[in-house]
Amino acid sequence: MDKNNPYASLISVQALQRMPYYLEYLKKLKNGGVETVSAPVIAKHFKLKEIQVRKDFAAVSTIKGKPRAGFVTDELIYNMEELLGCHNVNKAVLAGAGSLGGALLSYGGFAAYGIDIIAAFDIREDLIGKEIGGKKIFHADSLSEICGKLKIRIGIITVPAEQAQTVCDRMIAGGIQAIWNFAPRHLNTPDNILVQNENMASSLALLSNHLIEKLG
Amino acid sequence: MDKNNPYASLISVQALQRMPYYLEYLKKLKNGGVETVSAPVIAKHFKLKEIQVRKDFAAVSTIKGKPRAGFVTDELIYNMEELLGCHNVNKAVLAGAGSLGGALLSYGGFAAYGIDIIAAFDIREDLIGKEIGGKKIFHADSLSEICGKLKIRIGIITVPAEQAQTVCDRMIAGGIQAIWNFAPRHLNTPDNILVQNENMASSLALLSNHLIEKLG
DNA sequence: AATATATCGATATTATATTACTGATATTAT
DNA sequence: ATAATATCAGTAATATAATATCGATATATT
Repeated sequence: MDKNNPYASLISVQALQRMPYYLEYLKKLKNGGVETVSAPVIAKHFKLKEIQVRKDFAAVSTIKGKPRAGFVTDELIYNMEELLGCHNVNKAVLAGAGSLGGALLSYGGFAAYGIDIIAAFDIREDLIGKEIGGKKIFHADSLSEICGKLKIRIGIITVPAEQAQTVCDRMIAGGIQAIWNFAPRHLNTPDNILVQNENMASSLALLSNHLIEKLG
Repeated sequence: MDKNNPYASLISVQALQRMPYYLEYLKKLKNGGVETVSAPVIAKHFKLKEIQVRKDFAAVSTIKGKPRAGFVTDELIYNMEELLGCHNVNKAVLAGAGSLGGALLSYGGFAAYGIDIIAAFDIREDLIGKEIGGKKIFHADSLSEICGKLKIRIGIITVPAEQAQTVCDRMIAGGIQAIWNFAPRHLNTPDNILVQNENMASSLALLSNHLIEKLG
C-alpha cells in the first residue's frame, strides 16, 4: 500500500523484512560463542535457500564471506544493525493510549531498533496526566505543538480508524516525517511523508485465505 | 519468511493484503449510498494505479465491471468478504496474555474477519482464571488438551521470544493448523502448518531504513 | 604436497508482480 | 440517431525478486 515512494532504497522490502530475523538468530549464535557462520547454516534454520541468504548478506554491506568458513558473525550483526538504524536514536510520539497503544508503550523492544517513544497522546480525560510504560499521556490538542518543540520525527498512530486521519494531519502539522500507522485505514499524506502501515486485517487476510485454501 | 508454502493461492500476497483496505473503503462508500464504483476512483483514493485496482478486483471474483459505471459496490464487498473468510467462523486460542496479548483479546475487530478467540493461556498464576476482553485465561499446561477437545484450528502466539517455540509445539500437538506469530522469532514447524508472522521488528526495519535514506 | 570439498561471488535464468497497451462497450451528450 | 467518452477486459511488456549455474578459493584431509 505504500509503494511509489521516492525514498525506496536499493535493498528490497522483502530482504529488509528478513533482516530482523537474521539479526536475532545471529545474536543468539554470538552469545553461544559462534564466531563465523555460513549461508547454508542460516538458510537451513529459516528454511530459506542459501542463495537468498547470501544475497541478503551481500545487500547489507560490502563485507565478504570466506569459502568454507562463511561470514564473521560480529561483522554481520554490526552491519545489519547499522542498516536498520539500531545505532541511531529517533524520538517518537504515540497517539491513542488504548489497549494497543498501551501495549506498545509497555513494550521494551523498540530501543533496540533506535526508536524512543517519549510521549503519548489521547483525548480521554481520564487517561491524561497518567503514565503507561513510564511514558506520560498528554491531551491530543497539544500534539502538534509538542512535536514541533521537541523536533519529533516519528509518529505512531494507534487510534480508532475514524480518528486516524485527524491525528495524522496534526502530526504532519507538528513536523513529523514518518508515520507508523496501526489504524486500519489508508492515510492521506503529502508525498514527502513516509507512511508505514501495520494493518492487522492485512495479516488476517493472508491467514484466512490460507485457511480457506487448506481446510475449505 | 513464509514462502515455499504449498498452499499458496492464485491471488498474490500483495493483492490479498490490499483487500482489507479496499473493503474498508467500499463499506464506507456503501454506507454513503454509493452503489457503483470505478477502478479509477478507488485508485485515486489509495494513490494506486487504476490497472492494479482492476486486476485486484478481477482476482477476487468473476464479477465484471461495466464500462462507464464501474463495479457494483455490494458485489465487490461480498466477494472480498468471501475471499477473506469473513463469512466463516474460525475458532482461535491465544497464548501469552501480557500487554500485547491483552490488547488483542480486547480488540473487537477479529470477528469481522471470521476469527473468534475463545480462550487465552498463560503461565503466570496471577492471570489464570481471570478474564480479558471477556476471554478466560487458562494455564498453558492445558493448551494442547483444550485445543484438541474444542477442535481449534488457529493459534495466536504473543509470548516472549524465548517461549515461542515451546508454545508453538504445544499448539501443533493440540491439532492447531495455522499460527499467527507475534513473537520476534522464527518458528520451526512441519510443512503442513501455516505460520503467519507479524513481527514488529520487520516493520520497524522498513521504517528505520526509510528514515535513514530520507533524513540521514 | 596433492586432492577433495564446502562455501563463496558473479552472472544468468526463471518466476512473479506491476504497469502499459489496445480494442470493445455502455452511458452520456449532441 | 450519431458521436464522444469513460471505463472495462484481455494481452503484452516491463520491473522486480527468487533461484540456478559455474568457476574460484580457502580450509581440511589424505
